[in-house]
Amino acid sequence: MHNLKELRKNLEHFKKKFEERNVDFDIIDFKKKDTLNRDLINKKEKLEQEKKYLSKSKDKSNFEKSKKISQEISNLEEKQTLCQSEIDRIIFSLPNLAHDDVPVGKDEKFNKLIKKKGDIKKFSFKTKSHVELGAKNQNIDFETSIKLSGSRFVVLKGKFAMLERALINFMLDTHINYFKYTEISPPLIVNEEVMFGTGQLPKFKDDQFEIKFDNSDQKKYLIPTAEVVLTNLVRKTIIEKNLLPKRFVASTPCFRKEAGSYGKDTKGMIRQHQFYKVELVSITEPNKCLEELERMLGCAESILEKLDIPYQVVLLSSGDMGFSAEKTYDIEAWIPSENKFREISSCSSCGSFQARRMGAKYKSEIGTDFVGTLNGSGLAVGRLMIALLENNQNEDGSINIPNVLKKYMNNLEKI
RNA sequence: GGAAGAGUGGGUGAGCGGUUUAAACCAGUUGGUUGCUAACUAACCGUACGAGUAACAUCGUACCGAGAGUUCGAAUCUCUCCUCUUCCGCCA
Repeated sequence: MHNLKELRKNLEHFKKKFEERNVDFDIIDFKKKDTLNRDLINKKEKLEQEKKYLSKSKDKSNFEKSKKISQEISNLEEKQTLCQSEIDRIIFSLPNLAHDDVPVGKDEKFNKLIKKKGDIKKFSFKTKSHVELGAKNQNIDFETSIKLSGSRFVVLKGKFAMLERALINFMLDTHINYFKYTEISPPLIVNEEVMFGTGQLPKFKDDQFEIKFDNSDQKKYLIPTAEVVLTNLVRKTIIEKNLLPKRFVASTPCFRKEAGSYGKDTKGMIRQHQFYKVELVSITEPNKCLEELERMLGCAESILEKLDIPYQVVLLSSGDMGFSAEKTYDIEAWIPSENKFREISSCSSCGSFQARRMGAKYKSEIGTDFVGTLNGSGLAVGRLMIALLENNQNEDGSINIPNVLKKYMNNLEKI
């Protein structure tokens, strides 16, 4: 969310920046509503002032007049509330502004390749996809998951289930012990305000799973990513500057409707309604966001390096970034069966965009101001598993377990 | 799920229809005095929105868990909801 005063002052600039993100911002309409709104507020406040004065006088002859004013106030209030909600509807759905070093462009074609790491292995045999590799002994069992839950779910069995758990524990341990993130075990169901805070609501309602609670019209949602809970840990707080940065890590299931992706990645575990993800979140001073973003990217990269999986890092263009981000790096891992790199992590700086929505501030000598927030996958477990299975396969369909994972896999050499 | 009680500024906590402009205390900030690991003292000390300013300053309005209602007037009365505490029940 943007500072309304800033927006008001630099309408043209904002409009241009929104265009970079494929969002049309109607200046004339906004100006009209904003002017009307302020006019209504002014009128209302004048009447309130008068009413206050009359009621203090305790003069009976004024009671009738005071009543009339009350009536007028509630009329104005109704109009103003309506006007306000129209303005809110607009500004709640405006995305963050792309940072200056973000390439401008309407879609992923304008993303910028930053680096490539690791050697893509040349196999002497015909490689299998993770679906084929998992079909053996039904280790990756889509038949059963369809019976249980429908499409875009999966049942993992035996050593494959263990491998998922091993990857989670390996990543958590790395981020906790080596990069000094604080481990969090958060709720997976959150309320509406929390979803608003990180920007999932109101604009992306259709992507979320809403939970129905009995005897309550209060809405709850399954988290689409731990970013939502971890970032909102500082919601409505004022943090002492010397306690920043705060760094949180959690492994949670993530739930997504994947609306609008019908027919996309229908085979295998690439795109699921439910998947595990290890998520990193940093709360910093706003002017240290970009510095922290580089650090976070490094933390996420280190996982792939330790597992020896080839990957590339891409700087997203203005049109390809998520709603709350000002700058985003995607890490893409090599997937042999598709003969291409696939997104396995997304690390974003959100500046103070989310903090403003959450009411998260910090206190320094100068005063209080909104914090900066960052989030990044470190990494998406399902996709990491795909990458690991496919990159480490042998001709007989077995999978070599990388050294760093062995202690999490009962010291197995392969599965 | 049942019963009872409670939600007031960063914290403690008064007020229970109109000089409350939300007391007082603690914490915090800034200055002063004495002094030496502190004490005393004065002022300041919330958030949002609006007006105002180059930016401060300043001014206005609202905010006592949330929302609605009663009233000329609501922190105070009524209703609904939320949260917390205690007890009982159920449960991993």
